[in-house]
Amino acid sequence: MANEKKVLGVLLDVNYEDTDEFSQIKIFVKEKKESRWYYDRNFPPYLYITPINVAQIKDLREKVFEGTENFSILDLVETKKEIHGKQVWKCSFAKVSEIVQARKQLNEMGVQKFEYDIPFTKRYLIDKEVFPGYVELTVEGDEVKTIKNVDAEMDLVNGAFDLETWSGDKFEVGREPIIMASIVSGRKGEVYSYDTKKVEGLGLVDDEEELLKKIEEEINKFDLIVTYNGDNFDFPYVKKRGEKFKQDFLVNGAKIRIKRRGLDNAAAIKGKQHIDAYQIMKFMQRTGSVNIVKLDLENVSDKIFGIKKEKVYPHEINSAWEGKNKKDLERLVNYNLEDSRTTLRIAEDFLPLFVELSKLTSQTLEDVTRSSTSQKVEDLLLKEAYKRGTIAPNKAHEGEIRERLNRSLKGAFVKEPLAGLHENIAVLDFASLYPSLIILHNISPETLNCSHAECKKNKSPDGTWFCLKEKGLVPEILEKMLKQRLQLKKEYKAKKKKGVDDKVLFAKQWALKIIMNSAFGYLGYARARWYSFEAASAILAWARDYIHKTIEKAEQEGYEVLYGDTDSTFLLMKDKNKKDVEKFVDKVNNALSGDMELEVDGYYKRGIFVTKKEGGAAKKRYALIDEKNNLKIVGFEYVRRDWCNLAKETQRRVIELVLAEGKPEKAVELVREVIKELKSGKVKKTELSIITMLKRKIEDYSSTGPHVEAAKKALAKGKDVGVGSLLSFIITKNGKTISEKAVLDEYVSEGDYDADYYINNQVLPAVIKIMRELGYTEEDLIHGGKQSGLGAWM
DNA sequence: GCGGACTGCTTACCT
DNA sequence: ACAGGTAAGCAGTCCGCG
Repeated sequence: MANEKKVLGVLLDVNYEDTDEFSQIKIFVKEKKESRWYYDRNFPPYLYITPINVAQIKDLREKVFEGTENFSILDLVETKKEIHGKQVWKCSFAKVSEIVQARKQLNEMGVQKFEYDIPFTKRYLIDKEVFPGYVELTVEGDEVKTIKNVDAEMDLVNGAFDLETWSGDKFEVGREPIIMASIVSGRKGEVYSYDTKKVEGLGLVDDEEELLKKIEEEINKFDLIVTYNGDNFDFPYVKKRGEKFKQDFLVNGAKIRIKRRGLDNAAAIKGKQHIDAYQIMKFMQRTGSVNIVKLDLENVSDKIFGIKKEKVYPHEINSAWEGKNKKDLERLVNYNLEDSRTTLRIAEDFLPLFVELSKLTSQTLEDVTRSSTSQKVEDLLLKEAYKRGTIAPNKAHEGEIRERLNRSLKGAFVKEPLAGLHENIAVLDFASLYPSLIILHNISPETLNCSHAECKKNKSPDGTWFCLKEKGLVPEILEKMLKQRLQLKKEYKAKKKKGVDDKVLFAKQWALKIIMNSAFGYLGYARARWYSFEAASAILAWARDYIHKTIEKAEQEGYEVLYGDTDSTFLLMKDKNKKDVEKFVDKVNNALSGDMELEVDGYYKRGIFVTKKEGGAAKKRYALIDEKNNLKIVGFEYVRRDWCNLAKETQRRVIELVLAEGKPEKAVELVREVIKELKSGKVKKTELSIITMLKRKIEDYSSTGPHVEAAKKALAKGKDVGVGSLLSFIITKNGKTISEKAVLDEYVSEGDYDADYYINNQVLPAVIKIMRELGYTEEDLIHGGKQSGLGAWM
C-alpha cells in the first residue's frame, strides 16, 4: 500500500470507543518523538455459538441479520472449532453493546454461546497474539494494519506523586483541601504548596487550584504514573477537587475514570498506566513474597529497603502546614517528598516482575498489578487456548458455583512430628510438586477419563485417569513454563557467578513461578472457567501417594522420619552423613520419572517440635538451626502478627538459647526478667500491641473477640474502622473479660496494661511450649526452678 | 455459685 | 475472591458438685 508505514514504539494502553456505526479498538503507542492513539477498525467484537441445526442458523440469519432486533449480526461464519462435539460458529457484531443484546436473544432461541464475556480489549490482545510492550506496527494514517511484538527494552518515563490534605474531623475523599503535593521522577523531586512559609525545598503556588494545575502539568509528563493507594485516595481526590473548582483534572486530555474492580476501585488513565504501588504490595503480601505486618509506607520502606522513614501523623499536618514552627513545616515537606520517593522505588523494584506477568498474560500493567493470581492464570489459559484453537469453557453461574463450593477436596498429607529436641536433621522436598504432577500425569479438565482403554494405565490413586495420547492444555503450558524457568535460573546463576545480578532474568523466572504455583489452586477454584474437581482431586491424591512412598523408602533405608508436610520429608540422620542422604535422594530420583525431582532442602544441626495443648505433637510448627546458626522458625507465635512483640521476641530468644547454645537455664532467667519487667508496669505499648484484622462488618460477628470489642470502642470515638483494617490493640486494666479490656493502642496511655494477661496469656504460653520439651514446667519459669540443674533433684 | 470441660467462632499460619 | 490442613485463643454453655 502506498501510504503504509512502519512504526516502532511501546504499546502502553488498549481501549475502545464507539462511533455511530461500530466499536473500534484504539491503542496508545509511545514512539521516539511522539505518543499517540492508533485505531484498528477491522476488529469487530464477536462470540461463538453452537447452533442446533441448519434451520436455526437460517433463522438467526433472517431474523437477526436484518436488524429486526436492536442489534444486527455483522457476520456469521462456520469455524473449524468444536466444543462438546458440536460445530462452532463465529458471530460478529458491529458494536460491543450489541453482544449484550444478542446474548439475551440467543438464550431465548436455546443457542449455546461461548466466549461472550471476554472484555473487548482483552480479546484484541489475545487474538493479535500481542502483549503490552515494544511493538512494530504497520499503519496507514491513524489506522493499524498489522501489529507484533519486537524484542527491545521499554523506554518509559516513570514518576510518582503524593498528596497531603487538610485533616478535618471527618475523613472523606475530596472533603478538605489539598494542601501539599510532591512529584518525583528519577532523581528529581519537588514539593509544592501555597499559603504557607517559604522553606528549603518547597515551591509555592498561588492557591489550591494552582496546585492542582501544577500536579496535572507534572504528571502529564509521565508514561507510568505511580501512587501509593492512588486508586482510593490520590486520584479520586484530585478528581473531586477539580470538579469543585469546575476544572476537570485531565491526564492525557481525558478525565480520570474510577472503575469498580470487584470490591475495590481502580483509577484508570487513558493512554497512560497508573501503577498503584499499594496494590503491588498487597499482591506481594498475598503471594507470600513479602511478609510485612502493616503495609504503610514507613513499614514498607523499613522492611523492603532498610530505610527508616519518619511519619507525620494526620493530627500534626494542619499545624505543620500553617507554618508556625519552621521545623514542623520542613518535616512535613520532607515526609511528603519521601512518600513519593518510596512509592516510586517500590514500583521500580517490582515492575520487572509485573512486566513479565504482563507478557505472560497479555494484560496491561494497569491490570496485571491489580488482578488476582487466579485471574492471571485464567488470562494465560485464555491466550493459550486461543492459540490452540480451543474454545474456553464458560464461567459458572452462581448456582453452579454454590454446588462446586459444597464439594470439598481431600487435601495434602501431614505427618505428625516427633515432639522434642532433635539433632542432625535433613529436610528433603519435591521441586514444584503440583506442577510436576500435572505435567507427568497430563492432568487437565479435558484429558479427564478419556475413552482410550490404554490411558487407564495413567490412573490416579482416587480412580480417575488422564489421557496419554493428547497433551492437555494445562500440562502443555506448565511444561513449557517449567523448562523455561529452569533455563532462566541457569542463566541467572551463571551471570551471578560473574558478578552480574540480572534483574530481568530473575523477574522472568519469578513470574513463571508465581503462575505455575497457582495452577493447582486455580483448578480447584469454584469460579474458574477451567475448574475441575476431579483434576484437583487427582493432583492431591498423587501428591499424598508420593510423600507416603518417600517416607516409606526412607524408613526402609534406616532413617527415622521426623515430620513431613505435603511435599517435604524431615529425616533424622543419626549415624548417617550428608553423603548417605544424597545417595538416598539419588536412589529415589532414579526410580522416579524425569518430571519429578526430590531435592535436599537443607541440613540442620538441631530442631524442635512441640506438644499440643491437648496432647500429641503439633504439626506446621517447628524451629530449626543450621550449621551457621541461622534460625528458621515456622508456625510458632514468633511468626504470627496476632501475638505481641514482647511474647514473640521472648520466644525467639528462648528458641535461640535452646537451639544455638543449649542453655535452657539462661532461657529461664530471661523469662523471669521479662515477667519482672511486665510486673513493674514499665513495658512500652509498642511491645504489647496485638494486631488482628477485622475481617467483616462489626454487626456480622456472632462471636465478638477482643479485636471486635476494641473496634466497637474506636467506632464510638468516631474512628473509621472498616472491613480489612488491621487493628492494633492492647489489653488494659479496665474490664472483666479480655474483650472488655481490649482498646486500640492509640487510645491507651503508656503503662495501662494488664500485666497478668501479658504474663499468663502471652509470654508464658509462647515460651512454655518450648521449655516443656526440655522438662521444664510453668512453675519453673515463674519461680526459677531447676536452676541448679536436674542433677540436684535426682 | 464456681471451676473445668467442651464447643463454636475466629484468625493466621503452612505447603 | 487460588486449595485444604492445622493450632489455638476467647466467649459462652454445659455439667457436676449435696
